[in-house]
Amino acid sequence: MNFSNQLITWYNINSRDLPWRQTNDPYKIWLSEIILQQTKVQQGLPYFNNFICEFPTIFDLANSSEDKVLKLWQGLGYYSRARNLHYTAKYICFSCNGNFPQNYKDILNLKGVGEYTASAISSFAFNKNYAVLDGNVIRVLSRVFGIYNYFDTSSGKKQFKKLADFNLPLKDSYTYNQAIMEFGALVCTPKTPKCINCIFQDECYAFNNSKVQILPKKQNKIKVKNRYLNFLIVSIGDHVLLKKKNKGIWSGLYEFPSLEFKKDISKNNVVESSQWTNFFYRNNFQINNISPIIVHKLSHQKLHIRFIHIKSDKVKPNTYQLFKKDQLLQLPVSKAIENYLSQSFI
DNA sequence: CACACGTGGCA
DNA sequence: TTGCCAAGTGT
Repeated sequence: MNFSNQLITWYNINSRDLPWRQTNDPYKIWLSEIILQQTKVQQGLPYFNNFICEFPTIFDLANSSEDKVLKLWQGLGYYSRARNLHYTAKYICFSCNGNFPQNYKDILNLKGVGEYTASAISSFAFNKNYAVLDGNVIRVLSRVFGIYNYFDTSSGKKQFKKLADFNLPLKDSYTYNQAIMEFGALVCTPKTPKCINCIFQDECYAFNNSKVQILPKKQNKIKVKNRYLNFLIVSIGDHVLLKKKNKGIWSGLYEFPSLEFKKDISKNNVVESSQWTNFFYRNNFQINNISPIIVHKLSHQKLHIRFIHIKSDKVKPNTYQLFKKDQLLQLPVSKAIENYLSQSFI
């Protein structure tokens, strides 16, 4: 039995029962694929169910507000996915008469849909022969066939793409695509793969040459930048100051006014900084509480956050909006702010 | 094309 | 504890 058929046989016995595998509805397939980008099934599953419950059809999603979509997405990370999801729902409903594109090229053109997702939708929703190439596929192919090429280079990508296409069976490509990803997620995992019971023990290059730990090879390493943020929770009566971010981290979410510094400076230095003076220019204020520094780690940044509770009677009109405190929980916010609000009184 | 973009789990 | 990495895409 060849590689592809072994995977399909394994899949038919060992696959998980997941909601997006019980439908051909391109909306549900698309939604699941966006949610699962860089995200584990365990983490994405409840979000998928919530979205389908709140937005049973793509029209419900398109007719929603972006803030509501982001609120449902809150906690999942990579929020541009949610903004692109909403944008694309509106595009399909209002510019395509609600017809989900069916050609690979047209699907690839959708915002938030790249090569992987276009192939996945083509295969899972329209039963077309496109091989998916994601982290799971790369890992399985790299180990079984002994591919040393760095997958995050153009030549590496080409080699993996070629191999993925080569292994795609023209019959039942749907099951093969599901199978190789499921196998990568459950057996051929990044760390401590389950080689003991693996169906490819005899032919797996990595297993037979003790290369499981070093394959697949990746070139780029991420460097983490330290940032020192002070969030100002400015209360004015029963209102607080926030704004919707439109660039950088947490774009689309709401955030308190923040003062950023190059270094880890003391709270006294924050209050005496020119940034602080500039923010409160001519306005009365009173500091009620200053939180300890909370460290929030992102993939590319390590944030050192201090929350400063301030009472003020008026504020200089600027880029911030006033929100009633009891409406704060309606707004989409980052995990850092969500965590803080959940254990702190404002 | 290198980098930004979140969060959680795991060794 | 720290670093790696997960059903990637946009710029």
